[in-house]
Amino acid sequence: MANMEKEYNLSKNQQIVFDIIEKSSEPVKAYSILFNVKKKGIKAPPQVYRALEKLIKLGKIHKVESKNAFVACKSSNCEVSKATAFSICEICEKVTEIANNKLSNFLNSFEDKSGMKYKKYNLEFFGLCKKCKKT
Amino acid sequence: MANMEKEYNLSKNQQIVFDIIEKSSEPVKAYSILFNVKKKGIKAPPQVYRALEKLIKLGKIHKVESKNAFVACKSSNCEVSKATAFSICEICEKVTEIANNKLSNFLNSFEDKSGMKYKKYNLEFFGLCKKCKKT
DNA sequence: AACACTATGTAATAATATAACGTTTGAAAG
DNA sequence: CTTTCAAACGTTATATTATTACATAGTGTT
Ligand SMILES: [Zn+2]
Ligand SMILES: [Zn+2]
Ligand SMILES: [Zn+2]
Ligand SMILES: [Zn+2]
Repeated sequence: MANMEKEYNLSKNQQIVFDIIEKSSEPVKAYSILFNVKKKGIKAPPQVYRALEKLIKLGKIHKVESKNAFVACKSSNCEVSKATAFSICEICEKVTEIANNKLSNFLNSFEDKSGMKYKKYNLEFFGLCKKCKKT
Repeated sequence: MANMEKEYNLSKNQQIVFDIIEKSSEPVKAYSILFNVKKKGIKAPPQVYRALEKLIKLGKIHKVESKNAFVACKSSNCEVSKATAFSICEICEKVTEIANNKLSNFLNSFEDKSGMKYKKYNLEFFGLCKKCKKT
């Protein structure tokens, strides 16, 4: 029986915002969240943005930068959100978090000649999903 | 003697916007561009955003998504801008385009089980640059 | 000239995000 | 239990980023 565990760590607003994002099958925009939680008493952008910020820190959600939208973490790998990869369909706009060890190993250990040490990355792939490729 | 070649393909506004970005040592924001080109007769956001859009298509600039800012392409690899990678210092905010064959080969040939074929990607690494690591 | 295509100018507005302030809450220490 | 402190909250206003819509002007081709 999945989903028995509640999210006890989250504050009220954080939980409300997280629920919206988790239930959505697609990335959710901040103002779409705001609109949807008006009925729950959240009235102003800062309340949403503060919850988003915290949820990102906790690794429970990620921001899809190219879309200014937010998705729940599916990969349980990234409890602390520091290495994220997404595939984005250019037609239907479906976004999927990529959990691939070869990819994450490669990127986590990547170093270039600049001498910079990377603690964190975000990767967004664009292309056509299976469905959209067929049409 | 570098930079002899002018950008004959670019329209007036495109050239003006490109010059600003190319001369800057850091990513430039759209409204910063707008402010700086007022003296050249560009007065309104759409003029800037249209130029940016075209320059991106041409691969002459890239958008750094996590910063909503634009940089000139340094890598001459990406004439058609479809595979971009940046390193971003979390302290001084310096952004550098990464040109690394191992990285681009790996990402260009990446496939996961989703069956999605990727034509394009954007990767942003975060960390501390050499300078900021020392302090 | 007629056509298609790209680029431009301009006003208005939409969408995304943060600043600033004071108050409340909740856990932990004394 | 009360003091304390940090986190979370509520609210107003504002800043920042981006697009819509529509009219006009240049550019090259047939
Ligand atoms: Zn994740
Ligand atoms: Zn699709
Ligand atoms: Zn480039
Ligand atoms: Zn630095």
